[in-house]
Amino acid sequence: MSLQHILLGLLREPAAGYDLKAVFDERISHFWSAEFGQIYPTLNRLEERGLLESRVEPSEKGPNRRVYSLTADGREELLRWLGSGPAMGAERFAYLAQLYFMDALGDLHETRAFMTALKQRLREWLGRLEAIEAAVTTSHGGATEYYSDGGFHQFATLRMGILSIGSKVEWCDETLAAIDRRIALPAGVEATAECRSGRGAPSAPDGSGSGTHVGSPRGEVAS
Amino acid sequence: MSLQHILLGLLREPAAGYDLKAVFDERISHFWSAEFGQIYPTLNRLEERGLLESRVEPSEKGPNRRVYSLTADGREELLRWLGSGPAMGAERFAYLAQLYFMDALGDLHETRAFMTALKQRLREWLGRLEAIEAAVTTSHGGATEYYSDGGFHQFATLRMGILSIGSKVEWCDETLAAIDRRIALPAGVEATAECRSGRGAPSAPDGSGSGTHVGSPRGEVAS
DNA sequence: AACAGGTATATCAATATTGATATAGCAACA
DNA sequence: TGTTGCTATATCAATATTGATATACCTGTT
Repeated sequence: MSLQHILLGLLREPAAGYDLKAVFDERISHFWSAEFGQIYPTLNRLEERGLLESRVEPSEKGPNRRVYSLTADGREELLRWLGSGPAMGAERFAYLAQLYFMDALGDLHETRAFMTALKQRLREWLGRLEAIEAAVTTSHGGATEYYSDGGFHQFATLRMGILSIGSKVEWCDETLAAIDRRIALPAGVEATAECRSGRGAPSAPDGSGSGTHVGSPRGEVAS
Repeated sequence: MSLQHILLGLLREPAAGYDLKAVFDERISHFWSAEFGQIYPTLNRLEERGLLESRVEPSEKGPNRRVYSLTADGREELLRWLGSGPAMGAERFAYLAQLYFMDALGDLHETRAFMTALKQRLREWLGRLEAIEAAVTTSHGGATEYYSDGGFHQFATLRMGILSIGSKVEWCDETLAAIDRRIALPAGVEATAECRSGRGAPSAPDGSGSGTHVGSPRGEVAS
């Protein structure tokens, strides 16, 4: 149900479906995405339900646009949703699903390559978010300031993206370090204490090929 | 496409749809979830495609079960997926969407109550994951050990859940502290330097009602 | 004018997901 | 023995989502 409400929120300023796609891609991709094929039918349904109204306008650069705007009912529904408490849908991470089953590959070097690639992707993503953050913050006495006039809420969502993805990059490091320790174990050794390093462990360079495959993991002992 | 592959991964041990639902709920809910209505049709499709095969068995406690197991093709497809590099689907957070639009409510006390409730939900969730972690780790010299025989990959996914949700709890604290500073500002004051406190800021008690509403945020300055 | 290529706008078919509902067998009890 | 209720098992209808495709207008070129 969230996309419907997100569209209501975005349509506090009237816009056509085409514009909304750009907003998804440029501004809110760190917490939601949507394709045309989903945006247009959803706008139709919201209009049928009386939460939106539309008018057709000529376009500068292409075919006619259907511009949607919020009705009174639509605004009311938006406020109801905002006041209904945090919506806690389950999170989904396809790459964790892959990792979860990766013992099937029987070679920790595969896992290591996977984690290295994942860390790289996450860092790129983090870099994009941090660039946006830099664009909307000013430096002051060496400390970043919480964006302090309009846009507070928007900025807070950006911060969550940055902290959350940052923690995943740290997790990649932690996991890569654990993989390296396991790879280094002589065959047959098991259950040796492998202390996790605390936050910010420096170890584990990212190159994809250190160490040799010696012991292989066995057994199915899920969490 | 991920659910199909997840089912292939889970069916390295033969199981019926009903069993698989329990596995989703009990073991992998921190990165994926699925309902019956999705599991059964997906199993059917996988069987049509020759990646699974099934036989009907009598059940101890209810109607006959259809037990699925992996075919050679299915195992091959699973390995192909595992070797295809990290699958980076967009993340979705309905509660961030709510927060993003919450300036529409025009009262930071609403935002504060929202963040407090969110933090509470996240902490409960974190607690559940940490309980699982405690159950599969042993204590050693005060440090937690990386689970060290079978289950390494499963444990790594659990760690990501813990670190990632933990970072979100910290973000709640950061955001609550920023809200409190803004609430404390006299009306009309704006753009005052509000330095974020570094990692692990202690501030911001969680009670929902401190301070009085004075100034209200204005303007649309998205990220 | 006719065509080629690009951007703007929108729809379609296939698949995924949710939430509600249906059915089957067992157990306990009237 | 019929009924009620419970757990196990599965399906359905509605909605969401993705990826590919279609259609319209503009701009420049033949």
